[in-house]
Amino acid sequence: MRVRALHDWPRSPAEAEAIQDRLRAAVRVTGELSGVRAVAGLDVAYANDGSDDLVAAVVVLDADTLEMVDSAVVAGTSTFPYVPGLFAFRELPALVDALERLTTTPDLLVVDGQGVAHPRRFGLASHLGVLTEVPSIGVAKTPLGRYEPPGPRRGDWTPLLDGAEVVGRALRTQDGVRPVFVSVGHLVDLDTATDQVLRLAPRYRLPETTRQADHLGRAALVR
DNA sequence: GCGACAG
DNA sequence: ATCTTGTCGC
Repeated sequence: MRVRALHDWPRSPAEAEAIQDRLRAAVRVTGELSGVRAVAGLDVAYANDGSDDLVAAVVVLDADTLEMVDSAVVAGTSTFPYVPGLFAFRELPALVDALERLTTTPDLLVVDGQGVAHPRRFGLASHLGVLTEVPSIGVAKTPLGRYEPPGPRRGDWTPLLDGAEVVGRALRTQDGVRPVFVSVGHLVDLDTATDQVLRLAPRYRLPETTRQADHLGRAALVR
């Protein structure tokens, strides 16, 4: 698929924040999604040897069968330090490379990380949504904001808050498991994002998109 | 000012 | 993210 090129790459955290503040204006947190046939899952695996080597993996699943119909794996190196809030700049280049190697264009991106549930409302999922102009949602394993525990059953959720503002949801995807943290990336609304995550997680805590991308990525790590 | 802080 | 043993459960 085609992805808008990464322009003016930041050389410092301050520059990275400025880029987020500039691009966030493009984010649309509405949209109902019709005819989703192919859903992409994106994940990055890191080398276990202390280096900055990494592998970005993208899978595309059939929305109904959840079977893989396309995939891409690329090796890369993170050139930006890990700073919460600027996490996207570690994984963006490799993930964009991987997306460009897909032979298909997915209808939805499911990203391992936050969307607008972010201090500047522009997490990795939003960033990728804006660069691709494809609807995107963030599914994180831990939150940046605060929340009250949702009910114990699959489908139960509570708002994820940044101060008084609702930025996403703590969503229980299976009975009795820890919730995942869903937020809008771009071009979808929060109800739709929640529905999609539940549909993509029929059996495990994490959506199949994330799981399959994770498996592919770590299998590609050399050791 | 201090602590917390996606992967 | 990644380093790790055993353990509980289907």
